[in-house]
Amino acid sequence: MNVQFKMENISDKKKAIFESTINLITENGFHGTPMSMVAKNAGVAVGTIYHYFESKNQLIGELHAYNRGRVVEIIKETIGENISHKKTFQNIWTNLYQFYIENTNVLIFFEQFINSPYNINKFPTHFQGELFDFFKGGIGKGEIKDVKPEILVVLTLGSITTSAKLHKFGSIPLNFTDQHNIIQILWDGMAVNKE
Amino acid sequence: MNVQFKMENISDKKKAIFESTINLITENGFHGTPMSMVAKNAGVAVGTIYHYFESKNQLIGELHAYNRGRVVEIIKETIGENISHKKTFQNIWTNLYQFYIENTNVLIFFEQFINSPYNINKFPTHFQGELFDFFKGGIGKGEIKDVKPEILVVLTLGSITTSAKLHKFGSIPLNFTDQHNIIQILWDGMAVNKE
Amino acid sequence: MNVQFKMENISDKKKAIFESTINLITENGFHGTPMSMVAKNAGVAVGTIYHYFESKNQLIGELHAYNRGRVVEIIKETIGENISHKKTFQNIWTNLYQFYIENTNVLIFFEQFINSPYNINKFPTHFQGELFDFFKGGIGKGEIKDVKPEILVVLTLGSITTSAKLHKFGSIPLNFTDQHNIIQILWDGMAVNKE
Amino acid sequence: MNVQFKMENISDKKKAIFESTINLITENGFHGTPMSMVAKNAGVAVGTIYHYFESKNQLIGELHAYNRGRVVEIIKETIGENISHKKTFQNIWTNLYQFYIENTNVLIFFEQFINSPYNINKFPTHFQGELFDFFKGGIGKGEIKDVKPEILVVLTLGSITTSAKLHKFGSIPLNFTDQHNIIQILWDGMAVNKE
DNA sequence: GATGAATGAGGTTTCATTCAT
DNA sequence: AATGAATGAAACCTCATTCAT
Repeated sequence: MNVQFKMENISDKKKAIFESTINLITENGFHGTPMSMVAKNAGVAVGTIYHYFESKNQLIGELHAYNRGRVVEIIKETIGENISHKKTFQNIWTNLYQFYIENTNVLIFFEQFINSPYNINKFPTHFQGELFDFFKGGIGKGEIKDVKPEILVVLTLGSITTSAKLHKFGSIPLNFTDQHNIIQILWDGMAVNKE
Repeated sequence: MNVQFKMENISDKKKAIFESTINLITENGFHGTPMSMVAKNAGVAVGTIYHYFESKNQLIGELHAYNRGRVVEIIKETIGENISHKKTFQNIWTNLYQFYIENTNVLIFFEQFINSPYNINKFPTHFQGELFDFFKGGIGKGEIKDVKPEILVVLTLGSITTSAKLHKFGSIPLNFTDQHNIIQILWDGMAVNKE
Repeated sequence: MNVQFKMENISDKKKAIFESTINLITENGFHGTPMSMVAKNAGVAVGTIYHYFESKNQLIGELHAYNRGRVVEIIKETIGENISHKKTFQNIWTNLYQFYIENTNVLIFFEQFINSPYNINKFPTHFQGELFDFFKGGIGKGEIKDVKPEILVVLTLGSITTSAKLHKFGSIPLNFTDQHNIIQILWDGMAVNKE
Repeated sequence: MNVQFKMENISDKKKAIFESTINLITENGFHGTPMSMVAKNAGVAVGTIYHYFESKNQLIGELHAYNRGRVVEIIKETIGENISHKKTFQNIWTNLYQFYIENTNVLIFFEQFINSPYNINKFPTHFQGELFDFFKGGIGKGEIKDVKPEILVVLTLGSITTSAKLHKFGSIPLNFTDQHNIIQILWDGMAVNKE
């Protein structure tokens, strides 16, 4: 597996720093989160952070890599289940959505990170590859309309992230039926109408 | 009309400051854009910015309000055309998409703004209202599936913004056919199948 | 007479600027009183102040000179009345005290001015000369104890200014009897006990 | 004892900052003393000041509290000696006067502080309480004239501070005899004439 | 005379980073 | 490994002064 690293291998201090950093950055933004605040929140001294991370840049970069890995892992595992395309699509949507409403700070962090001086690559290509291949396969088997796979990735990810933000910040949460409806609409639009 | 304010009524200096600010923030982020940089880029002295805006906070707030107004205006005008729901939906998608690929900095600015300490309201409800009513109308007339209108807003906005970012930052741009396909997929999924 | 200038000869604008300046400085201090604030409070434009005064330094300097003149005038007039030393002393105390409780901002302004970079001469010698001569005369005539006249000046001015501040800022105001008592105590101490 | 804090318990850096601040402010005023100047004079970096004090406001506030404490201490100790009222009065006058001519910068600092935006309470009530009680006691025992104790406080403090300033800034210093004369005059005026 | 937009030096404060302990 | 006092560049913002109108 090419996952960058697992939390299990990380020291408690480093874990606490990671946790503090993403929470504080999500709350206050990069600029609103000085290293001293991270240190205090993580219960360590400022200097200690610099034992584990070369710089603030690096800390944020590693935090990003770690969470990117979590999402990629979810997609991979879901796709790897080898069931029907429709069912797999449903699972991808549900699993990612579930992850993002349980970890909204990760989603917020991603969006802040993408357009920040901390990021070098501008587009969140990190989990496009897997989805891309999945949709390409579906098109190849004639189950999904013959359009650019990128389009399908866009529709899927765009709806998941926007829904998760709606769930978190909107006035009404999306219930099970709502999620089902979204998936249905997308699949109805993407799938080849067989009869 | 209740548009906040028009660029025509704004002094040249203020316009230059606005323009510089959104470009620089899109490029470097809020933190990476000191007032001195805005001033230099706009060809004015730092003090001049403070003649027009109380603080960096206020400058960014007004910039947001102004651009939010532009987007709302597009949606309103498109919806106001009073044509079939399908055609209106196509136009909304195309017009917003067109606006965002021509003004990607506005899109990036919005995403940076939403999750920043500069923002007070967390969710971008600013152009939900108009779209919401449009979809509700379509559901009422039996042309659109009977689901929560929020879902349709999410699908629409999520696909537009993600597509615009793909177009800007992705390896391949979306052509006319691709746009058409996305719209088709969404409408196929959302519309009530009449026959 | 060597009074610097009279208010009568001053234009309305200049008068308004003077009035605003002393009030605002008394309230907010020199640093807390920008020229823009003076302008606004006086109902004139910033540039207008610079028609009447070369700089903030000069404005404050003239303000000081003007008010110093007012106090000197009071002392001179009181001393010029040519009555008994005791009565003159009483009048000096009462008149100055009266002036300072009616114009506490002048007193506050003096104290702020004395120890400020705006002041060149450190000690408030401006009204020492007249009082000095008065006490010297009293000593010469054997009515006042033979001590350094400076001492008597100190006792007089120190009690007046401290009383005026007590009256303004203290919890209880000094009534007529209190004033009388202070004057009595001072004169009892200073006067030669004749019998 | 309820003394606020002692210099002994303060770090060397903080001490140096305190010392620099009072000297520079006395010389140049609040506005004429930027933090960079304090830092340079104290031999520390600007940031270091902010390690010890939250802001310039707080630095000045603490400086005031510390020096107020010194003066209160002198008065308390002098009054606590439990000797005759006359002798105590003489000691108070002499000790405070001595303190102020040895620490004129403290006196100047007080006067600048009192009428500054840094001060919240306008009147220097800080050492009124102790003196007030002392005089009240004297009146109760029939040794001092029955007038408002505030009056006696005013006469005492007014003469001490004005004398100290005369000594520092006047053309001629006040010698031992002069001090004695002032005390004599005040006591003659205040004391009940017993025979 | 009068205005107030424009300037930019300089003020207060923050914060990533270092290093002696 | 861990600490946190110390640093100083750089951020935001103010304000005395100028000058075209």
